[in-house]
Amino acid sequence: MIGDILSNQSYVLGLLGIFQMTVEDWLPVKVRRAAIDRELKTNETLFRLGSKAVGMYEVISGRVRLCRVDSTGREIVLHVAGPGETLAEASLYSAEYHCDAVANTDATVRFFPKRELLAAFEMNPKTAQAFTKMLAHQVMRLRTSIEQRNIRSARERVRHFLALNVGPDSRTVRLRGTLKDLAAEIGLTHEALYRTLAALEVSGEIRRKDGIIVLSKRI
Amino acid sequence: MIGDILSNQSYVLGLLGIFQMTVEDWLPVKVRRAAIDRELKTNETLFRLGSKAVGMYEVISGRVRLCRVDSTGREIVLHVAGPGETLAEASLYSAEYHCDAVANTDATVRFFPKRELLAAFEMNPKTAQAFTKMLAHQVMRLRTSIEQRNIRSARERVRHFLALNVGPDSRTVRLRGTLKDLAAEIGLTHEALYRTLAALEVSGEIRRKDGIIVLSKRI
DNA sequence: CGGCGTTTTGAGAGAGCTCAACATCGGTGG
DNA sequence: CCACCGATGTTGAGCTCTCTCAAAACGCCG
Repeated sequence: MIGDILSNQSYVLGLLGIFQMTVEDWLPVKVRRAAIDRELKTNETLFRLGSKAVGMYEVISGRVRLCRVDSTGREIVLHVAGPGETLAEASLYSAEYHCDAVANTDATVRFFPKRELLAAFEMNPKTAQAFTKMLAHQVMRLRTSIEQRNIRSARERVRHFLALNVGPDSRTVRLRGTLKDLAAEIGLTHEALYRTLAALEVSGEIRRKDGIIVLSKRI
Repeated sequence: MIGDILSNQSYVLGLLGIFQMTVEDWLPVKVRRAAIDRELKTNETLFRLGSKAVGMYEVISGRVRLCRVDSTGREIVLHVAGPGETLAEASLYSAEYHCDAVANTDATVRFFPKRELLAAFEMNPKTAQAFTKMLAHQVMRLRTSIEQRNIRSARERVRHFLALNVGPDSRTVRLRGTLKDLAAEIGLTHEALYRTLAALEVSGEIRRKDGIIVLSKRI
């Protein structure tokens, strides 16, 4: 019955074009029972680059960023994960985490031990396949991120971000955090982002209202 | 016997620290038999973004770049694959390719049909696991690429590239193509790369000789 | 009201991009 | 063998644009 409900939900979400595979969709009961929830305060660290990889996390509420610190000591944001997204999936096959995970807001994460997960993959091919599929999508998403970071023009970079984050109506973008967070997420200084948004608004390309940006032209 | 040779080779390469999982290491005979080799001329296209994803490729010889074309018509290089590397692994679970693949040099690629691969994953969990592992490593590598593209300073970007590509002696980098190709690969104009390399050489940080760059200090 | 973080705007400097000219190298054909 | 040609490699000069440092307005919360 639960299966029916889930697949129904997946179906509906799929139709809406906002379907996202969540952990609950494919993780066996056994693994889910082994999960441990943990609360994080804003800016609290979940794990660090180089620390022992003990398992994977799912963000239940709030937002958690994956980041690295470059040679000049500046932090580079690789990704910001929200509810339903997973962290450190790729670390299942590596001894150490390969980036830092820090809470962007107060957040709750669910921890799935590596051992249980790998055992589940051995036992249940469907589970393993779902995981593989998720990784495959991750690879595509990351390629898109590389594309984005390669854009030097702030205006183009913001446009790229907006295009990738419009809602179902193809013109509304709901921002998930502060503009400052967004700036870090797309690899700009916050000043550059403010100026760019202001310029886009003046030119009539977008309109802003608190946490929402509306494109004047549908993409 | 062939297996013995291969695993032996893998063992040796592993010891040398230059081990890289190749398709032959984990792909079942059945799939390998279904493979088709194809020759590519320099700048010949293997597949395009949006075209139907029919399978995965392995580069046998030469180099093939994965790239996208940005809104200004400029080409962005996402990755350059050399012998032993695979292309479009992630597209196994998607209907279309999500970037272009173009030969950087005359090249030979081996094609593995999607159907055969997916069937092999169903049949043989070990195979599926090896594939998943590869994707996981890919994810980590891509994160590193994002980190690199986020660096705006040409000097730092080149340093980052060199650091990631030194050989076993921790100071020699063998370039795989032209400097122009490298510039595209790391997201710089070729002029910027030339100047940066020249500056690094003047400052004594590196020495150059045709296709080789030697760092003065071990990393 | 005071304090803190976000949002905004200003001014200046640095650095990569662009356009341009030229050198270099390998291959081709007369 | 040499001239020619295309592509790579190299250097120069100017421009644009983002970063950086600064300062101030704004909003929220205790």
